[in-house]
Amino acid sequence: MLTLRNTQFEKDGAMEEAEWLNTYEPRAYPPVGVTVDLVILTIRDKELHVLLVERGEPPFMGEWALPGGFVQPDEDLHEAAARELKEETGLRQSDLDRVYLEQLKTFGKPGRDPRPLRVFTVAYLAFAPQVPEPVAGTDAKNAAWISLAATRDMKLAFDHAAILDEGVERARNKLEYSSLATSFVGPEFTISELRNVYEVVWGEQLHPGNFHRKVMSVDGYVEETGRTTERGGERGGPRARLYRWGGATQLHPALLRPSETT
Amino acid sequence: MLTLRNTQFEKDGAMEEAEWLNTYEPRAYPPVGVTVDLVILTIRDKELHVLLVERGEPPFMGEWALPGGFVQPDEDLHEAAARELKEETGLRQSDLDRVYLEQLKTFGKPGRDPRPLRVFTVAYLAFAPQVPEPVAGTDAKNAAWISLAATRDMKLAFDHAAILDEGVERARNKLEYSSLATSFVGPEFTISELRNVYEVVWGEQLHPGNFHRKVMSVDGYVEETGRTTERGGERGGPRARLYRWGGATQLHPALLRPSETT
DNA sequence: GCAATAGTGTCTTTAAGACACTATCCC
DNA sequence: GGGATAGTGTCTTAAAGACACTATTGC
Repeated sequence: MLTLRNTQFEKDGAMEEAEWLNTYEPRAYPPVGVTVDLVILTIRDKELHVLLVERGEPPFMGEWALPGGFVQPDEDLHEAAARELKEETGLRQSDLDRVYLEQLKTFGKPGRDPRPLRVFTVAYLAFAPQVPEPVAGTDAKNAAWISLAATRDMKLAFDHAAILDEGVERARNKLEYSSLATSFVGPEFTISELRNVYEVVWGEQLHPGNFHRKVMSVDGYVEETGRTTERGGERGGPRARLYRWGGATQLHPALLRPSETT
Repeated sequence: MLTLRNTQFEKDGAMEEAEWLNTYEPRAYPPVGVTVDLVILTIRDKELHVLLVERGEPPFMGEWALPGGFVQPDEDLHEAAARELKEETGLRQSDLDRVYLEQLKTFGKPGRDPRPLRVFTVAYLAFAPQVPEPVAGTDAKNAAWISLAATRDMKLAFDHAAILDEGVERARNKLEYSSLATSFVGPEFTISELRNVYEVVWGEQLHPGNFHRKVMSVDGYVEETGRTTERGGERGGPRARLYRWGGATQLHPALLRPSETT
Protein backbone atom coordinates (compact mmCIF):
# COMPACT_ATOMS: atom_id res chain seq x y z
CA MET A 1 0.00 0.00 0.00
CA LEU A 2 1.50 3.25 -1.11
CA THR A 3 -0.08 6.51 -0.14
CA LEU A 4 0.55 9.61 -2.18
CA ARG A 5 -0.55 13.14 -1.64
CA ASN A 6 -1.72 15.11 -4.61
CA THR A 7 -1.59 18.61 -3.25
CA GLN A 8 1.59 20.40 -4.13
CA PHE A 9 1.93 19.87 -7.81
CA GLU A 10 0.49 23.10 -9.08
CA LYS A 11 1.45 25.17 -12.08
CA ASP A 12 3.01 28.31 -10.61
CA GLY A 13 5.90 26.58 -9.15
CA ALA A 14 9.49 26.75 -10.26
CA MET A 15 10.27 26.68 -6.55
CA GLU A 16 7.98 23.80 -5.86
CA GLU A 17 9.34 21.95 -8.82
CA ALA A 18 12.94 22.42 -7.74
CA GLU A 19 12.07 21.20 -4.29
CA TRP A 20 10.34 18.21 -5.75
CA LEU A 21 13.05 17.36 -8.22
CA ASN A 22 15.74 17.12 -5.65
CA THR A 23 14.26 14.89 -3.04
CA TYR A 24 14.56 11.18 -2.60
CA GLU A 25 11.25 10.99 -0.77
CA PRO A 26 8.18 10.11 -2.81
CA ARG A 27 6.19 13.33 -2.78
CA ALA A 28 3.07 14.70 -4.26
CA TYR A 29 2.58 14.20 -7.95
CA PRO A 30 -0.38 13.76 -10.22
CA PRO A 31 -1.17 10.25 -11.41
CA VAL A 32 0.92 9.63 -14.50
CA GLY A 33 1.24 6.64 -16.81
CA VAL A 34 3.45 5.81 -19.76
CA THR A 35 2.45 3.61 -22.66
CA VAL A 36 4.00 2.59 -25.94
CA ASP A 37 1.90 2.67 -29.12
CA LEU A 38 3.02 1.09 -32.36
CA VAL A 39 2.66 2.20 -35.95
CA ILE A 40 3.32 -1.13 -37.65
CA LEU A 41 3.42 -0.75 -41.41
CA THR A 42 3.41 -3.45 -44.03
CA ILE A 43 2.61 -3.79 -47.70
CA ARG A 44 -0.30 -5.92 -48.88
CA ASP A 45 -1.82 -5.95 -52.35
CA LYS A 46 0.38 -3.06 -53.46
CA GLU A 47 -0.97 -0.83 -50.73
CA LEU A 48 0.47 0.41 -47.44
CA HIS A 49 -1.32 -1.13 -44.46
CA VAL A 50 -1.19 -0.45 -40.75
CA LEU A 51 -2.04 -2.82 -37.92
CA LEU A 52 -5.04 -1.62 -35.90
CA VAL A 53 -6.91 -3.19 -33.00
CA GLU A 54 -10.56 -2.74 -32.17
CA ARG A 55 -11.03 -1.66 -28.61
CA GLY A 56 -13.28 -3.91 -26.58
CA GLU A 57 -13.66 -1.66 -23.55
CA PRO A 58 -13.97 2.01 -22.77
CA PRO A 59 -12.60 4.50 -23.39
CA PHE A 60 -13.20 4.56 -27.13
CA MET A 61 -14.92 1.15 -27.03
CA GLY A 62 -15.58 -0.17 -30.51
CA GLU A 63 -13.19 2.27 -32.11
CA TRP A 64 -9.96 1.30 -33.80
CA ALA A 65 -6.63 2.16 -32.26
CA LEU A 66 -2.93 1.53 -32.67
CA PRO A 67 -1.73 -1.50 -30.72
CA GLY A 68 0.05 -0.65 -27.52
CA GLY A 69 0.00 -0.83 -23.78
CA PHE A 70 1.59 0.27 -20.54
CA VAL A 71 5.32 0.01 -20.05
CA GLN A 72 6.04 -2.56 -17.36
CA PRO A 73 8.14 -1.59 -14.34
CA ASP A 74 11.21 -3.56 -15.31
CA GLU A 75 11.10 -2.81 -19.04
CA ASP A 76 13.03 -0.32 -21.09
CA LEU A 77 10.95 1.51 -23.69
CA HIS A 78 12.35 -0.43 -26.63
CA GLU A 79 11.70 -3.73 -24.85
CA ALA A 80 8.12 -2.72 -24.21
CA ALA A 81 7.64 -1.88 -27.87
CA ALA A 82 9.21 -5.17 -28.94
CA ARG A 83 6.94 -7.08 -26.58
CA GLU A 84 3.84 -5.36 -27.88
CA LEU A 85 4.99 -6.01 -31.42
CA LYS A 86 5.30 -9.69 -30.69
CA GLU A 87 2.02 -9.94 -28.82
CA GLU A 88 -0.05 -8.02 -31.31
CA THR A 89 1.27 -9.22 -34.64
CA GLY A 90 1.58 -12.90 -33.82
CA LEU A 91 4.59 -13.07 -36.13
CA ARG A 92 6.94 -16.03 -35.97
CA GLN A 93 10.32 -15.33 -34.39
CA SER A 94 12.06 -15.71 -37.75
CA ASP A 95 9.91 -12.94 -39.20
CA LEU A 96 10.11 -10.93 -36.00
CA ASP A 97 13.89 -10.78 -36.31
CA ARG A 98 13.52 -9.03 -39.61
CA VAL A 99 11.13 -6.35 -38.36
CA TYR A 100 12.62 -2.92 -38.04
CA LEU A 101 11.62 -1.00 -34.92
CA GLU A 102 12.53 2.55 -33.96
CA GLN A 103 11.26 5.17 -31.61
CA LEU A 104 9.05 7.70 -33.37
CA LYS A 105 7.87 10.46 -31.05
CA THR A 106 6.30 10.97 -27.66
CA PHE A 107 2.84 12.45 -27.22
CA GLY A 108 1.62 13.86 -23.95
CA LYS A 109 -0.93 16.58 -24.51
CA PRO A 110 -3.11 16.97 -21.43
CA GLY A 111 -6.46 15.34 -22.05
CA ARG A 112 -5.29 13.04 -24.85
CA ASP A 113 -6.51 10.18 -22.66
CA PRO A 114 -9.92 10.85 -21.07
CA ARG A 115 -9.23 8.76 -17.99
CA PRO A 116 -8.26 10.39 -14.70
CA LEU A 117 -4.64 9.55 -15.32
CA ARG A 118 -2.25 11.54 -17.40
CA VAL A 119 -0.94 9.14 -20.02
CA PHE A 120 2.16 9.89 -22.04
CA THR A 121 2.69 7.58 -24.98
CA VAL A 122 5.98 6.83 -26.65
CA ALA A 123 5.14 5.97 -30.24
CA TYR A 124 7.26 3.44 -32.11
CA LEU A 125 7.46 2.80 -35.83
CA ALA A 126 7.82 -0.72 -37.24
CA PHE A 127 8.31 -2.07 -40.75
CA ALA A 128 7.04 -5.62 -41.18
CA PRO A 129 7.64 -7.98 -44.09
CA GLN A 130 4.69 -9.34 -45.98
CA VAL A 131 2.59 -11.62 -43.78
CA PRO A 132 -0.16 -13.47 -45.65
CA GLU A 133 -2.29 -14.54 -42.70
CA PRO A 134 -4.51 -12.00 -40.94
CA VAL A 135 -3.38 -11.18 -37.45
CA ALA A 136 -4.73 -13.00 -34.41
CA GLY A 137 -4.78 -10.71 -31.41
CA THR A 138 -3.70 -12.13 -28.09
CA ASP A 139 -6.37 -10.34 -26.13
CA ALA A 140 -10.07 -10.45 -26.84
CA LYS A 141 -9.37 -7.50 -29.10
CA ASN A 142 -9.95 -7.78 -32.82
CA ALA A 143 -6.88 -6.95 -34.88
CA ALA A 144 -6.50 -6.33 -38.61
CA TRP A 145 -4.28 -4.87 -41.27
CA ILE A 146 -6.06 -1.78 -42.56
CA SER A 147 -5.04 0.01 -45.73
CA LEU A 148 -3.84 3.54 -45.17
CA ALA A 149 -6.54 4.81 -47.51
CA ALA A 150 -9.21 3.13 -45.38
CA THR A 151 -7.90 4.72 -42.19
CA ARG A 152 -8.64 8.14 -43.66
CA ASP A 153 -12.35 7.44 -43.31
CA MET A 154 -12.04 6.06 -39.78
CA LYS A 155 -11.98 7.94 -36.54
CA LEU A 156 -9.13 6.48 -34.55
CA ALA A 157 -9.11 6.41 -30.75
CA PHE A 158 -7.10 8.91 -28.71
CA ASP A 159 -4.71 10.97 -30.86
CA HIS A 160 -3.75 7.93 -32.87
CA ALA A 161 -4.61 9.53 -36.20
CA ALA A 162 -1.89 12.13 -35.59
CA ILE A 163 0.55 9.44 -34.48
CA LEU A 164 -0.17 7.45 -37.61
CA ASP A 165 0.45 10.50 -39.79
CA GLU A 166 3.73 11.09 -38.06
CA GLY A 167 4.74 7.48 -38.62
CA VAL A 168 3.91 7.48 -42.31
CA GLU A 169 5.80 10.70 -42.82
CA ARG A 170 8.84 9.27 -41.06
CA ALA A 171 8.62 6.13 -43.16
CA ARG A 172 8.62 8.13 -46.37
CA ASN A 173 11.79 9.92 -45.34
CA LYS A 174 13.48 6.78 -44.07
CA LEU A 175 13.34 5.14 -47.48
CA GLU A 176 15.41 7.89 -49.02
CA TYR A 177 18.49 7.62 -46.87
CA SER A 178 18.36 4.09 -45.47
CA SER A 179 18.08 0.58 -46.79
CA LEU A 180 14.93 -0.05 -44.78
CA ALA A 181 12.81 -0.69 -47.84
CA THR A 182 14.23 -4.21 -47.58
CA SER A 183 12.37 -4.63 -44.27
CA PHE A 184 9.10 -4.66 -46.19
CA VAL A 185 10.05 -7.58 -48.44
CA GLY A 186 11.22 -11.14 -47.82
CA PRO A 187 14.83 -12.19 -47.26
CA GLU A 188 15.20 -12.58 -51.02
CA PHE A 189 13.57 -10.17 -53.39
CA THR A 190 13.62 -8.85 -56.92
CA ILE A 191 14.42 -5.29 -57.88
CA SER A 192 10.79 -4.94 -58.96
CA GLU A 193 9.56 -5.89 -55.51
CA LEU A 194 11.92 -3.35 -54.00
CA ARG A 195 10.70 -0.71 -56.43
CA ASN A 196 7.14 -1.56 -55.49
CA VAL A 197 7.94 -0.73 -51.86
CA TYR A 198 9.09 2.73 -52.83
CA GLU A 199 6.13 3.29 -55.12
CA VAL A 200 3.62 2.24 -52.47
CA VAL A 201 5.14 4.20 -49.60
CA TRP A 202 5.79 7.31 -51.65
CA GLY A 203 2.60 7.01 -53.69
CA GLU A 204 4.47 7.69 -56.90
CA GLN A 205 5.38 5.73 -60.01
CA LEU A 206 9.11 5.27 -60.55
CA HIS A 207 10.93 4.65 -63.78
CA PRO A 208 11.80 0.90 -63.78
CA GLY A 209 15.00 1.20 -65.75
CA ASN A 210 16.47 4.13 -63.88
CA PHE A 211 15.45 2.66 -60.53
CA HIS A 212 17.18 -0.58 -61.36
CA ARG A 213 20.43 1.10 -62.25
CA LYS A 214 20.28 3.40 -59.25
CA VAL A 215 19.82 0.56 -56.76
CA MET A 216 22.66 -1.40 -58.31
CA SER A 217 24.98 1.61 -58.16
CA VAL A 218 24.55 2.12 -54.40
CA ASP A 219 27.38 0.31 -52.70
CA GLY A 220 26.15 -2.45 -50.38
CA TYR A 221 22.45 -1.95 -50.87
CA VAL A 222 21.75 -5.33 -52.47
CA GLU A 223 23.82 -8.36 -53.45
CA GLU A 224 23.01 -11.13 -55.89
CA THR A 225 21.98 -14.56 -54.67
CA GLY A 226 22.63 -16.19 -58.05
CA ARG A 227 19.06 -17.41 -58.21
CA THR A 228 16.06 -16.11 -60.11
CA THR A 229 12.32 -16.31 -59.64
CA GLU A 230 10.70 -19.60 -60.68
CA ARG A 231 8.30 -17.87 -63.01
CA GLY A 232 8.16 -14.61 -64.87
CA GLY A 233 5.72 -11.89 -63.94
CA GLU A 234 1.98 -12.55 -63.78
CA ARG A 235 1.40 -10.61 -66.93
CA GLY A 236 4.52 -11.75 -68.74
CA GLY A 237 8.16 -10.82 -68.76
CA PRO A 238 11.37 -12.71 -68.04
CA ARG A 239 12.35 -14.25 -64.72
CA ALA A 240 13.92 -11.74 -62.38
CA ARG A 241 17.16 -12.17 -60.47
CA LEU A 242 16.86 -12.53 -56.71
CA TYR A 243 18.82 -10.29 -54.39
CA ARG A 244 19.35 -10.05 -50.68
CA TRP A 245 20.23 -7.07 -48.52
CA GLY A 246 23.87 -6.10 -48.96
CA GLY A 247 24.65 -4.92 -45.43
CA ALA A 248 24.61 -1.16 -45.91
CA THR A 249 22.32 0.78 -43.60
CA GLN A 250 22.81 4.24 -45.05
CA LEU A 251 22.52 4.76 -48.79
CA HIS A 252 25.25 6.68 -50.64
CA PRO A 253 24.06 8.26 -52.76
CA ALA A 254 20.54 8.51 -51.40
CA LEU A 255 17.43 7.55 -53.34
CA LEU A 256 15.63 10.87 -53.39
CA ARG A 257 11.91 11.19 -54.04
CA PRO A 258 11.13 12.55 -57.50
CA SER A 259 8.67 15.10 -56.06
CA GLU A 260 11.31 16.53 -53.77
CA THR A 261 13.85 17.08 -56.49
CA THR A 262 11.67 19.46 -58.48
CA MET B 1 -5.60 13.45 -0.87
CA LEU B 2 -5.41 10.66 -3.36
CA THR B 3 -4.79 7.12 -2.26
CA LEU B 4 -3.31 4.63 -4.67
CA ARG B 5 -2.65 0.97 -4.24
CA ASN B 6 0.57 -0.42 -5.60
CA THR B 7 -0.18 -4.10 -5.65
CA GLN B 8 -1.38 -5.30 -8.99
CA PHE B 9 1.15 -3.91 -11.38
CA GLU B 10 3.44 -6.88 -11.72
CA LYS B 11 5.27 -8.17 -14.73
CA ASP B 12 3.46 -11.38 -15.65
CA GLY B 13 0.36 -9.64 -16.62
CA ALA B 14 -1.06 -9.15 -20.06
CA MET B 15 -4.37 -9.81 -18.36
CA GLU B 16 -3.71 -7.43 -15.55
CA GLU B 17 -2.54 -4.87 -17.99
CA ALA B 18 -5.62 -5.20 -20.14
CA GLU B 19 -7.80 -4.87 -17.10
CA TRP B 20 -5.90 -1.82 -16.00
CA LEU B 21 -5.86 -0.20 -19.39
CA ASN B 22 -9.56 -0.30 -19.82
CA THR B 23 -10.84 1.11 -16.61
CA TYR B 24 -11.78 4.65 -15.76
CA GLU B 25 -10.99 4.14 -12.09
CA PRO B 26 -7.58 5.12 -10.86
CA ARG B 27 -6.00 1.77 -10.03
CA ALA B 28 -2.73 0.41 -8.93
CA TYR B 29 0.37 1.64 -10.73
CA PRO B 30 3.95 2.22 -9.79
CA PRO B 31 5.01 5.81 -9.12
CA VAL B 32 5.94 7.33 -12.48
CA GLY B 33 7.16 10.77 -13.43
CA VAL B 34 7.86 12.50 -16.72
CA THR B 35 10.47 15.18 -17.22
CA VAL B 36 11.85 17.10 -20.16
CA ASP B 37 15.60 17.53 -20.55
CA LEU B 38 17.16 19.95 -22.99
CA VAL B 39 20.22 19.68 -25.17
CA ILE B 40 20.73 23.36 -25.92
CA LEU B 41 23.56 23.90 -28.39
CA THR B 42 25.26 27.11 -29.35
CA ILE B 43 28.52 28.21 -30.89
CA ARG B 44 31.06 30.20 -28.90
CA ASP B 45 34.67 30.87 -29.87
CA LYS B 46 34.41 28.60 -32.91
CA GLU B 47 33.43 25.63 -30.75
CA LEU B 48 30.15 23.85 -30.12
CA HIS B 49 28.89 24.43 -26.59
CA VAL B 50 26.06 22.92 -24.59
CA LEU B 51 24.22 24.44 -21.65
CA LEU B 52 24.76 22.47 -18.44
CA VAL B 53 23.61 23.10 -14.89
CA GLU B 54 25.40 22.07 -11.74
CA ARG B 55 23.10 20.15 -9.45
CA GLY B 56 22.78 21.63 -5.96
CA GLU B 57 20.96 18.72 -4.37
CA PRO B 58 20.95 14.94 -4.52
CA PRO B 59 20.80 12.83 -6.51
CA PHE B 60 24.04 13.58 -8.35
CA MET B 61 24.72 16.64 -6.19
CA GLY B 62 27.64 18.64 -7.51
CA GLU B 63 27.57 16.93 -10.88
CA TRP B 64 26.66 18.61 -14.13
CA ALA B 65 23.44 17.81 -15.89
CA LEU B 66 21.29 18.91 -18.79
CA PRO B 67 18.73 21.52 -17.80
CA GLY B 68 15.24 20.16 -17.39
CA GLY B 69 12.40 19.46 -15.03
CA PHE B 70 9.07 17.83 -14.51
CA VAL B 71 6.26 18.37 -16.96
CA GLN B 72 3.49 20.31 -15.28
CA PRO B 73 -0.05 18.89 -15.22
CA ASP B 74 -1.53 21.35 -17.70
CA GLU B 75 1.44 21.50 -20.06
CA ASP B 76 2.03 19.77 -23.37
CA LEU B 77 5.54 18.40 -23.80
CA HIS B 78 6.65 21.12 -26.19
CA GLU B 79 5.36 23.81 -23.84
CA ALA B 80 7.30 22.28 -20.97
CA ALA B 81 10.46 22.26 -23.06
CA ALA B 82 9.91 25.88 -24.12
CA ARG B 83 9.37 26.91 -20.51
CA GLU B 84 12.55 25.23 -19.36
CA LEU B 85 14.42 26.81 -22.24
CA LYS B 86 13.26 30.24 -21.15
CA GLU B 87 13.93 29.65 -17.47
CA GLU B 88 17.37 28.15 -17.88
CA THR B 89 18.90 30.24 -20.63
CA GLY B 90 17.67 33.63 -19.48
CA LEU B 91 17.47 34.68 -23.12
CA ARG B 92 15.53 37.77 -24.11
CA GLN B 93 12.24 37.09 -25.85
CA SER B 94 13.61 38.47 -29.13
CA ASP B 95 16.39 35.89 -29.05
CA LEU B 96 14.06 33.22 -27.74
CA ASP B 97 11.87 33.58 -30.81
CA ARG B 98 14.81 32.62 -32.95
CA VAL B 99 15.67 29.48 -31.03
CA TYR B 100 14.83 26.24 -32.75
CA LEU B 101 13.33 23.53 -30.57
CA GLU B 102 12.39 19.99 -31.49
CA GLN B 103 11.71 16.75 -29.71
CA LEU B 104 14.75 14.48 -29.72
CA LYS B 105 14.06 11.14 -28.06
CA THR B 106 12.56 9.67 -24.92
CA PHE B 107 14.62 7.75 -22.38
CA GLY B 108 13.10 5.48 -19.77
CA LYS B 109 15.47 2.70 -18.82
CA PRO B 110 14.58 1.37 -15.38
CA GLY B 111 17.02 2.73 -12.84
CA ARG B 112 18.15 5.72 -14.90
CA ASP B 113 16.97 7.84 -11.97
CA PRO B 114 18.02 6.44 -8.57
CA ARG B 115 15.03 7.86 -6.72
CA PRO B 116 12.09 5.61 -5.83
CA LEU B 117 10.13 6.97 -8.74
CA ARG B 118 10.39 5.79 -12.29
CA VAL B 119 11.27 8.85 -14.34
CA PHE B 120 10.88 8.94 -18.10
CA THR B 121 12.49 11.91 -19.76
CA VAL B 122 11.56 13.40 -23.08
CA ALA B 123 14.72 14.97 -24.45
CA TYR B 124 14.50 18.09 -26.60
CA LEU B 125 17.11 19.62 -28.86
CA ALA B 126 17.56 23.38 -29.17
CA PHE B 127 19.77 25.57 -31.35
CA ALA B 128 20.51 28.95 -29.82
CA PRO B 129 22.09 32.01 -31.48
CA GLN B 130 25.29 33.41 -30.09
CA VAL B 131 24.75 34.88 -26.64
CA PRO B 132 27.76 36.75 -25.29
CA GLU B 133 26.79 36.85 -21.62
CA PRO B 134 27.14 33.74 -19.49
CA VAL B 135 23.83 32.28 -18.44
CA ALA B 136 22.24 33.16 -15.13
CA GLY B 137 20.25 30.24 -13.77
CA THR B 138 16.88 31.00 -12.24
CA ASP B 139 17.31 28.51 -9.45
CA ALA B 140 20.23 28.40 -7.04
CA LYS B 141 21.80 26.11 -9.62
CA ASN B 142 24.94 27.16 -11.40
CA ALA B 143 24.63 27.20 -15.17
CA ALA B 144 27.26 27.49 -17.87
CA TRP B 145 27.99 26.96 -21.53
CA ILE B 146 30.44 24.06 -21.70
CA SER B 147 32.37 23.20 -24.82
CA LEU B 148 31.56 19.80 -26.22
CA ALA B 149 35.20 18.81 -25.91
CA ALA B 150 35.12 19.62 -22.21
CA THR B 151 32.04 17.49 -21.62
CA ARG B 152 34.00 14.45 -22.75
CA ASP B 153 36.05 14.63 -19.58
CA MET B 154 33.04 15.18 -17.34
CA LYS B 155 30.74 12.61 -15.86
CA LEU B 156 27.24 13.89 -16.44
CA ALA B 157 24.36 13.09 -14.11
CA PHE B 158 21.78 10.41 -14.96
CA ASP B 159 22.08 9.19 -18.58
CA HIS B 160 22.67 12.71 -19.81
CA ALA B 161 25.91 11.85 -21.58
CA ALA B 162 23.97 9.50 -23.87
CA ILE B 163 21.25 12.11 -24.39
CA LEU B 164 23.87 14.69 -25.30
CA ASP B 165 25.46 12.33 -27.83
CA GLU B 166 22.08 11.72 -29.39
CA GLY B 167 21.47 15.45 -29.63
CA VAL B 168 24.80 16.23 -31.26
CA GLU B 169 24.31 13.46 -33.77
CA ARG B 170 20.85 14.76 -34.64
CA ALA B 171 22.25 18.27 -35.01
CA ARG B 172 24.90 17.11 -37.45
CA ASN B 173 22.25 15.50 -39.64
CA LYS B 174 19.86 18.43 -39.38
CA LEU B 175 22.37 20.80 -40.97
CA GLU B 176 22.48 18.75 -44.14
CA TYR B 177 18.84 18.87 -45.06
CA SER B 178 17.49 21.93 -43.27
CA SER B 179 18.29 25.60 -43.03
CA LEU B 180 18.75 25.35 -39.26
CA ALA B 181 22.37 26.45 -39.40
CA THR B 182 20.88 29.95 -39.45
CA SER B 183 19.53 29.34 -35.93
CA PHE B 184 23.09 29.47 -34.64
CA VAL B 185 23.87 32.91 -36.02
CA GLY B 186 22.28 36.32 -35.66
CA PRO B 187 19.40 37.66 -37.77
CA GLU B 188 21.97 38.95 -40.25
CA PHE B 189 25.07 37.01 -41.05
CA THR B 190 27.85 36.57 -43.56
CA ILE B 191 28.44 33.45 -45.60
CA SER B 192 31.62 32.94 -43.63
CA GLU B 193 29.72 32.90 -40.38
CA LEU B 194 27.32 30.37 -41.83
CA ARG B 195 30.21 28.25 -43.04
CA ASN B 196 31.72 28.43 -39.59
CA VAL B 197 28.54 26.87 -38.17
CA TYR B 198 28.90 23.89 -40.46
CA GLU B 199 32.60 23.55 -39.76
CA VAL B 200 32.12 23.64 -36.01
CA VAL B 201 29.17 21.26 -35.88
CA TRP B 202 30.62 18.81 -38.34
CA GLY B 203 34.18 19.20 -37.13
CA GLU B 204 35.49 19.52 -40.66
CA GLN B 205 37.05 22.24 -42.77
CA LEU B 206 34.99 23.26 -45.78
CA HIS B 207 36.18 24.84 -49.00
CA PRO B 208 35.23 28.54 -48.73
CA GLY B 209 34.68 29.12 -52.44
CA ASN B 210 32.62 26.03 -53.10
CA PHE B 211 30.59 26.53 -49.93
CA HIS B 212 29.77 30.07 -50.95
CA ARG B 213 28.52 29.04 -54.36
CA LYS B 214 26.59 26.11 -52.96
CA VAL B 215 24.69 28.18 -50.42
CA MET B 216 23.82 30.78 -53.04
CA SER B 217 22.53 28.11 -55.40
CA VAL B 218 20.03 26.68 -52.91
CA ASP B 219 16.72 28.37 -53.56
CA GLY B 220 15.45 30.33 -50.56
CA TYR B 221 18.29 29.54 -48.19
CA VAL B 222 19.60 33.10 -47.84
CA GLU B 223 18.69 36.50 -49.26
CA GLU B 224 20.75 39.65 -49.46
CA THR B 225 20.15 42.56 -47.12
CA GLY B 226 22.12 45.00 -49.28
CA ARG B 227 24.42 45.79 -46.38
CA THR B 228 27.93 44.63 -45.58
CA THR B 229 29.97 44.28 -42.42
CA GLU B 230 31.48 47.50 -41.04
CA ARG B 231 34.97 46.10 -41.10
CA GLY B 232 36.82 43.36 -42.90
CA GLY B 233 37.95 40.22 -41.13
CA GLU B 234 40.17 40.37 -38.06
CA ARG B 235 43.13 39.16 -40.00
CA GLY B 236 42.36 41.06 -43.19
CA GLY B 237 40.14 40.61 -46.17
CA PRO B 238 37.33 42.67 -47.71
CA ARG B 239 34.02 43.49 -46.04
CA ALA B 240 31.50 40.68 -46.42
CA ARG B 241 27.90 41.04 -47.60
CA LEU B 242 25.23 40.47 -44.99
CA TYR B 243 22.42 37.99 -45.59
CA ARG B 244 19.30 36.94 -43.78
CA TRP B 245 17.42 33.65 -43.85
CA GLY B 246 15.50 33.26 -47.10
CA GLY B 247 12.47 31.36 -45.81
CA ALA B 248 13.24 27.84 -46.98
CA THR B 249 13.16 25.15 -44.31
CA GLN B 250 14.31 22.22 -46.41
CA LEU B 251 17.37 22.57 -48.62
CA HIS B 252 17.22 21.47 -52.25
CA PRO B 253 19.75 20.31 -53.02
CA ALA B 254 21.02 19.32 -49.60
CA LEU B 255 24.41 20.34 -48.20
CA LEU B 256 25.95 16.93 -47.67
CA ARG B 257 28.86 16.34 -45.35
CA PRO B 258 32.14 15.76 -47.19
CA SER B 259 32.92 12.68 -45.08
CA GLU B 260 29.65 11.03 -46.04
CA THR B 261 30.13 11.45 -49.76
CA THR B 262 33.31 9.42 -49.86
C1' DG C 1 53.92 45.72 -48.78
C1' DC C 2 52.11 41.33 -46.89
C1' DA C 3 48.84 38.15 -45.43
C1' DA C 4 44.25 36.85 -45.13
C1' DT C 5 39.62 36.74 -46.74
C1' DA C 6 35.30 37.50 -50.06
C1' DG C 7 33.66 36.19 -53.98
C1' DT C 8 33.82 34.42 -58.94
C1' DG C 9 35.33 31.48 -63.02
C1' DT C 10 36.27 27.14 -64.99
C1' DC C 11 37.02 22.35 -65.54
C1' DT C 12 36.27 17.40 -64.29
C1' DT C 13 33.64 13.84 -62.35
C1' DT C 14 29.47 11.94 -60.64
C1' DA C 15 24.74 11.20 -60.55
C1' DA C 16 19.76 11.84 -62.02
C1' DG C 17 16.33 11.67 -65.55
C1' DA C 18 14.54 10.89 -70.26
C1' DC C 19 14.36 7.75 -73.82
C1' DA C 20 15.36 3.81 -76.53
C1' DC C 21 16.23 -0.90 -77.07
C1' DT C 22 16.79 -6.10 -76.53
C1' DA C 23 15.69 -10.42 -74.34
C1' DT C 24 12.59 -13.27 -71.92
C1' DC C 25 8.42 -14.85 -70.33
C1' DC C 26 2.89 -15.54 -69.71
C1' DC C 27 -1.20 -16.18 -72.13
C1' DG D 1 1.94 -13.72 -81.88
C1' DG D 2 0.81 -9.95 -78.47
C1' DG D 3 1.66 -7.72 -74.42
C1' DA D 4 4.18 -7.05 -70.41
C1' DT D 5 8.40 -7.04 -67.79
C1' DA D 6 13.78 -7.41 -66.73
C1' DG D 7 17.68 -5.35 -67.57
C1' DT D 8 21.08 -2.42 -70.33
C1' DG D 9 22.80 1.55 -73.25
C1' DT D 10 23.08 6.34 -74.24
C1' DC D 11 22.43 11.18 -74.04
C1' DT D 12 21.47 15.53 -71.48
C1' DT D 13 21.50 18.23 -67.50
C1' DA D 14 22.46 19.28 -62.64
C1' DA D 15 25.49 19.36 -59.03
C1' DA D 16 29.90 18.50 -56.23
C1' DG D 17 34.77 19.11 -55.83
C1' DA D 18 39.36 20.76 -57.22
C1' DC D 19 41.83 24.58 -58.54
C1' DA D 20 42.83 29.16 -59.98
C1' DC D 21 42.19 33.95 -59.81
C1' DT D 22 40.88 38.93 -58.62
C1' DA D 23 39.56 42.43 -55.41
C1' DT D 24 39.48 44.27 -50.94
C1' DT D 25 40.79 44.85 -46.42
C1' DG D 26 43.76 44.87 -41.62
C1' DC D 27 48.16 45.42 -39.94
